[in-house]
Amino acid sequence: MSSPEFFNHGDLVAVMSTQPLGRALDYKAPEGGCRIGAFVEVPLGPRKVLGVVWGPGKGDYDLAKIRHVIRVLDAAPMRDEMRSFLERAAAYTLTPMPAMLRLATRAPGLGDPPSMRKVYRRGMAEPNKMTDARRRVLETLDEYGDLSFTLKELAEMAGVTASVVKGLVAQEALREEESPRDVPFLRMDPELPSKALTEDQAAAAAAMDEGVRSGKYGTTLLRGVTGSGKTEVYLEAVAAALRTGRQALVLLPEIALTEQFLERVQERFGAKPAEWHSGATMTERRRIWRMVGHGQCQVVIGARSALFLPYQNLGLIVVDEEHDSSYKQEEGVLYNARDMAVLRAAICGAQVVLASATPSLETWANAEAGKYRRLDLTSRFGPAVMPEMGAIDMRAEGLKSDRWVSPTLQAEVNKRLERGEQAMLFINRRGYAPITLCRACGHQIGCDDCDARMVEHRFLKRLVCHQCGESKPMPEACPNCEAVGKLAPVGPGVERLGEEAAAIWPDARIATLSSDMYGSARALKAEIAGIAEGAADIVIGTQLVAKGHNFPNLTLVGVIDADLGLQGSDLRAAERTFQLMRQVAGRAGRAEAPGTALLQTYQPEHPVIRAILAGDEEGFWRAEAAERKQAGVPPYGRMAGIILSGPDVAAVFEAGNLLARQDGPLRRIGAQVFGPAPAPIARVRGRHRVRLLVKAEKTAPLQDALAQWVAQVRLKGELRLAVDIDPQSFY
DNA sequence: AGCACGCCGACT
DNA sequence: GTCGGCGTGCTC
Repeated sequence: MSSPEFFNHGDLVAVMSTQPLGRALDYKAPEGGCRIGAFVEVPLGPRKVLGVVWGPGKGDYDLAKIRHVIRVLDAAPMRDEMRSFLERAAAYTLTPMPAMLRLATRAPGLGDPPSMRKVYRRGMAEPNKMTDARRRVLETLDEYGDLSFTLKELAEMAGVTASVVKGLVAQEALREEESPRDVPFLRMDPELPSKALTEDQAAAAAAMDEGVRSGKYGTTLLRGVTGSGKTEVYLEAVAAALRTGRQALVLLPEIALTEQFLERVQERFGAKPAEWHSGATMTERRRIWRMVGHGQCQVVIGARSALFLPYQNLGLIVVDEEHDSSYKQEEGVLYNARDMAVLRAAICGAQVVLASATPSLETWANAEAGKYRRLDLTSRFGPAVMPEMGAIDMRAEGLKSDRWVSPTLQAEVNKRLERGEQAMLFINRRGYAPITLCRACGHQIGCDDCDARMVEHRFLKRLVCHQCGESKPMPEACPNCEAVGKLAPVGPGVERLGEEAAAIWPDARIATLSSDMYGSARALKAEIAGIAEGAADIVIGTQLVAKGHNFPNLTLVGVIDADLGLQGSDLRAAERTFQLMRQVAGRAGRAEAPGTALLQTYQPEHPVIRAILAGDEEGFWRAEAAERKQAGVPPYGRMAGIILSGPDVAAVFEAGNLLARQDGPLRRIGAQVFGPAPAPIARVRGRHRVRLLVKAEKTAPLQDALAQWVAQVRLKGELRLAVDIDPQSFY
């Protein structure tokens, strides 16, 4: 049964709103009618809310109470494909439909008519008196042919003040016109020359080109180490999409969305792509949202939420660094952008490229099982080879406490300094010291609202909670025993490592990079660009430096603590350590100078460390896969986390116990429940958190069972329940 | 989400 | 007697 495309005035339509109602409500179509997918404004109680015409009305509500749609908004209607995507994503993640819809309507000014602005172009008349300033304005316009500019643009380009332009308008030498503020993006040209591709890059590009031209769904794992030319290859897939007249989306971890990357895209296609990220202004967002919907924006480079833009004709989604944990949204709507990209592509017949040097085990397993095609890039770009890898056994280094750079690593850095090359020290901890301990009473300073220790940030002169972001000044006296001058930093952070490096190498130029040390993303980008050009001898950084930035003169990477994350109970701990270490190591030796990566570790014989050192990726994945299969956990089994939270511990636990007892719906599908147990961070922002874990077989209908199970309990008051399908972190 | 309705404690 | 706390329910 197909639903009608158009509804006439007075017909019943079901409208899904962004208000948390959980279902569509019936309305009467407005005068002039409305089509399915139309963005509309509807009355809800005393308010006017945003909604989307979801289908024909159900007609199960008192006809006399049904109100009319107020108006149809001036925006391209939501396509069928987008509605099914949102519905299936909502069903998969157990997210209420309105919350899902909100992700797709995050366009400021959706309800406004397209906003206009005044632009100026050459008029018919000549000015009565020709002055220098006037000539410059007219010449500027002539130079650009028939283009028009805003007052500010024109005045700036001609080097005159606004009043000169106004004067020319008064004499009709210039015409003033209204033009839409949201202008189309410049056309991208896929036929511009690409970089020369090596043999295996060309083969991979050809395979992808063929996939894109098929016009069908398909997913490809594109594996290649840093510098193997992954980007060049998938940009050829983007070119293929452009040639077939379809749009392309490149998803990047937010942190990797750099100017460097955007320039590469611009270089390849001759125009700037749309850039969708958390820092984008309202104006930019509105323009991208509208132009994407009208097909007047061909390539979007964005963070995970770019997946919910209203593409008119999406033919390709690239998920770069697909293993990156930041693709998993951990607050609000819990979804994994990588998985949702595959879902969206399957619905609209697009190709997906999952690119990574160190794929997630899920993706690796899907490729093994033949669900994804796998393309490996083996040769490295140019003369550089993979870095030489080595471990520094910290048990043999005899390092003093409060020292983190081993003598061996120090000597290696010295060699680079002598040769005029760059060295990088990597530590995955922000701040100065992770623990602030009172030497008098043993008290550790924690966050008032969370069960987490506060991290000293000496640069900010504050203690910061990495859980909730709360901060306070460093106290003089211990908050517990009031002893003065007894508080001591324990353990290293990136700032402290910077301090140690400055003491070891007083004459070296040292740059410490941490996201909180720069006022703006732009300042940080500028700093990184400067370092890439040689403004520092030693770079000290966190995660931030591991992603996307290219340092051509970097030949040594020292990982301060390779053991971080290896010991947790988290099922992905080994995988994450493996990926991060490989990724950081890959930073070394990109250009002519060969690189070395050294891992400081207390457990050099640990299988993960050994796999990293041997560069035996397949071996690592096979071993990890075997263990997960044995344990029946993802990707060979299914898991879901349930987090209950509320201000009152007892009430939260009571709800958790009740849920655990009523596990009928789960038992019916053979799933097990573990918990309730205090979540690893048992209190966040003053709310106590309790976690239950559900484990099921790969083929079990987990979502249905979970929905039934959770529906049994009615949450009172401040209690909240969040279902996390395929939990990524276990925190 | 908002907002109204409604059922129990401390005020003029 | 009433003002107001916020628990419960409704919005087409």
